Amino acid sequence: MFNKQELIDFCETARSSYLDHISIDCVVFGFHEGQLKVLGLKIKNEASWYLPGGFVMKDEPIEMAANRILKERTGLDEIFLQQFRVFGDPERARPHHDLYKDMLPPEENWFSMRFLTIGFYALVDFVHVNPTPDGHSESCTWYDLTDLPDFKLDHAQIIKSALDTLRLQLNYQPIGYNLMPKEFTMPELQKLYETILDKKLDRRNFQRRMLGFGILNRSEQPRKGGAHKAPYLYSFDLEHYQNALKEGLKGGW
Amino acid sequence: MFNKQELIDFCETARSSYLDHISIDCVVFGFHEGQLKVLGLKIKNEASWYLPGGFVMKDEPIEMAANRILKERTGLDEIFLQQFRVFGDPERARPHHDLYKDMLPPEENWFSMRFLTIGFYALVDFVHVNPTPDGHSESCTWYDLTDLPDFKLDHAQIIKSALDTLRLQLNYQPIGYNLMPKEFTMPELQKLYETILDKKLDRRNFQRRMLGFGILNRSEQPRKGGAHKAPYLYSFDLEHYQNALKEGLKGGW
DNA sequence: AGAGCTTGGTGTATTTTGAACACAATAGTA
DNA sequence: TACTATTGTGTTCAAAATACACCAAGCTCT
Repeated sequence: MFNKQELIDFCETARSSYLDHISIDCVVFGFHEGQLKVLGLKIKNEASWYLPGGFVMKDEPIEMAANRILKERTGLDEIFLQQFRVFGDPERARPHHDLYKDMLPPEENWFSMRFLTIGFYALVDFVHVNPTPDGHSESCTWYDLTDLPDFKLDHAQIIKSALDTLRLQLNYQPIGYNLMPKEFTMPELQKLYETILDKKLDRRNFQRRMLGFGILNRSEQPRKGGAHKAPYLYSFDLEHYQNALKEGLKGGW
Repeated sequence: MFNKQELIDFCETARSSYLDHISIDCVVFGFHEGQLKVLGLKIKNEASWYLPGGFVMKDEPIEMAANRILKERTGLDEIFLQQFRVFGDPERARPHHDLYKDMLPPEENWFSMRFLTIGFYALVDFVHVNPTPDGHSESCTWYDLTDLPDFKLDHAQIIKSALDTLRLQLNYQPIGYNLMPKEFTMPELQKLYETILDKKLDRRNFQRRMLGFGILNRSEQPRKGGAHKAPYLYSFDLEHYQNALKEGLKGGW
């Protein structure tokens, strides 16, 4: 939460740089240790969490704005990023407005206006992310999708909507490339699908189907060192992967 | 196109009623005589076409705004309406800005600001629509998707994007209810699917599959009067239809 | 009236796809 | 060297999609 002077300063910057009424919120999905995770910002001295978000500069394409915002929070550039919905309830930021209404009169407070937020979701490789809090957050960290903290405003709803979109996406597009490390085993990839869909898949059928898409390359060398049988390592065939993104896959899960 | 006084008046209304920077454009799909159609507005004395669109009132949910806009153009209320994407290129309305830049200085002209437009698409029953032009349009009429006039700005792109979304939708949701009249024959419904997907489907397999979804009721009486064999009439079982909308269908085309 | 055309409804093989399961291979461990 | 956990591959069976064949009904034309 801002103090009064911070609020005044920010409002001035905002008014000159950003489009009124429009914000962006990003649901950043990562995958680690068999769990689907979401990036969340914890506000200083509060039990309040928010999605990484920001505003659109007056002369900036919205995709570029989302990319800029995410780069600041994750260190990543050129990540998989897709808008999925606008959240436009007039009352959606009401708690936020009330918070500041005694500090600055509405006509001076840029935040007191109504905001529509454009929801983006991002798929990123967990280990490459460097979560970086912004000025009024005490932390930027990963949260298990199954164990989310208290996200404020409509941010919990935004996360749910993003997850629904991701599950649909799975039915007609390949998605692993953005969430998996360069090399991975088939069971690891399967775990990703199972986590997103929240159901068990048959090991053997998954393998056959996945290979059937023709978007995987198998390495010569299996992974060594672990207990039990050494699994093969796979990586995505980027050319075929891109093609599958455009053309779409068949059928669903 | 506005003249100067109209522009001044409109700007005044707009400033007091609407959210800055945000517009809504609607792709209204209808189906008639085996053709998929889109509603377009033709500007007076110009070879320019636009999608029906409008702005969001300061305290109005965006879905309600889209509904209001469509009601004015079609006479229909409570129609199937869904947002599918935000178009946010900073340059998207450039031609529109240039048009008015000599008439009113930018700081007085509400239209000279940057607008993001939220794309909605609607599915409506062709025969129930009463296309109504707005003040600066000379007509509001249906255009064949295969033979579109010269839509300005990025409206052609918006139409294409809506169509892509509709095609995807077809894979996991029933859609006929909103586009067909109350009663229809199976071949008529098939024609709708063929038109949207732009490919031929097998008559018999289509019938079996459609019936398999369990969302159709067959009437006792076949349609009389036409040449050749009298086909059965079907209507949608609204309860099961709504359920299929929520649960989703299996597989794709 | 009835042959012939067109359109609509139903049935039935064939192929493809998906789900379930058995078994072999490999690497570590006791 | 058995034993276990894990991965890779094959095989079977059922369901679904596909492709066709056939029948029924209504109109037209002679």
